[in-house]
Amino acid sequence: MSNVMDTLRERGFVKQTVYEEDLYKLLGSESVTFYIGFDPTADSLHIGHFLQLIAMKHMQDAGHRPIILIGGGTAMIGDPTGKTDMRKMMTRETIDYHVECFKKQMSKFISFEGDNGAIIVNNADWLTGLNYLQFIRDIGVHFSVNEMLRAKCFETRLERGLSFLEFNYMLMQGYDFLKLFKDYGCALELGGDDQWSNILAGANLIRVKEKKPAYAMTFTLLTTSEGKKMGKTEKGAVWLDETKTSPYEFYQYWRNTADADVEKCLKLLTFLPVPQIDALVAHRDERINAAKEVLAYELTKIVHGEDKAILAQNQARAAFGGGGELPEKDVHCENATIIQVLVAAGICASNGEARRLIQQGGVSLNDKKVTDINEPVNSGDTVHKGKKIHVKINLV
RNA sequence: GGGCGGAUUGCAGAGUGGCCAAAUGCAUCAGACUGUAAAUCUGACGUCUCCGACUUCGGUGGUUCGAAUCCACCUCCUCCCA
Repeated sequence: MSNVMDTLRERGFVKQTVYEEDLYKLLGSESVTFYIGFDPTADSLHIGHFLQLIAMKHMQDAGHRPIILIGGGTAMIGDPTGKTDMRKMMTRETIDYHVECFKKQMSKFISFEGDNGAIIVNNADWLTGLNYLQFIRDIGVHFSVNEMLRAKCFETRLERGLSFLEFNYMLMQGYDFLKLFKDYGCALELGGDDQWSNILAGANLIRVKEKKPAYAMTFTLLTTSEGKKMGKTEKGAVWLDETKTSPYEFYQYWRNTADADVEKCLKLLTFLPVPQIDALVAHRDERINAAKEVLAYELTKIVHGEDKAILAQNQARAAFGGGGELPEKDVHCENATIIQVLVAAGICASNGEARRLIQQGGVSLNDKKVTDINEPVNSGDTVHKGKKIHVKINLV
């Protein structure tokens, strides 16, 4: 079998590993069971999760068996990594609901059939029933507080306050890995690079307790060339759930990727062959727009399916080049004026904002700049906000 | 448990009786320039029936003609001592 590590390296996934040589040999010689953890903190997956799933897919395609661990138990603690504040505690019901949502979305990318079909586990199943005394004697004894305090992931929290509850997170995650190692022979944990300390904790725990090799590998975090986390917009995260982020918005997000990030995104988030990607990003002038279209299309296709990807692409081309169908929006309001429509359609957050936009010349109706804040809108009219937002209004 | 310092508009962070809808930076939005990019410049950035009015500065009361600013109590948090 071809070695998936080569693929992951070539596409720029790999950030840190332990025992890299051994791991490489292992991945090249047999089917390895590995796991990636997901925190069910929201009712939809977002782009950060997506990167993990793509990596998981590469692994699965290479013959390895994925375990998707949903952190239903650890979510009750809250991962303090990189957070400045303590996370709100969620109820068991909320978490269970999120778990269901995740399962649905994941089944689009990952195969659950066949010899190396993925399995989903929820760490609530074994964490909730833990006996405290037994746990700290069996597991806690192997953790050095000195080492933990030195871990980068607690750095910001040590300045602002870290509760003992959250301090335990690392032990929980380490225990997860041990548990999966024993139950499923899982020997490798993958995750984002911010999880390095937590992942390492588990791999070390297995090596100490079971005296057997366990591996850890982290992936590059998806950040923009400016170092910011990708997948954030003014509205919040870019979600995979189409009711939270429409396929058109999703498409547009990627269509507007910065030049410097296109290559990275194509390699990390699509399955296009690397030589093809290299060809796409060969030019650093306006020709890179072709690469952005491919990126947006490919991603939308993976997440929302081919039909919706084509539709989104047509809508985008219509909005920026003319022709084709624009996205439509049903709006309910009487005696519709431009201000009311802007707010009702969710384009502006308040009347004041709509008024301001018009006064600043940022709104057009059917390609004509709006100067009167009371300009009437008819069904079928197209409202434009700035250069990027174009919506056909259906009054209902 | 004791002591100190805090809680301000998305975030960070000024403001310590009227000149405060509240400095500044970041983020965001629009305009110009462009390639649906970046950088840069300009403007906006609580709500409304918008040249005026109304509601905000952890919560509840109080002092005052007037409070984000003073007082009391409460809630939460950092730090120091245990």
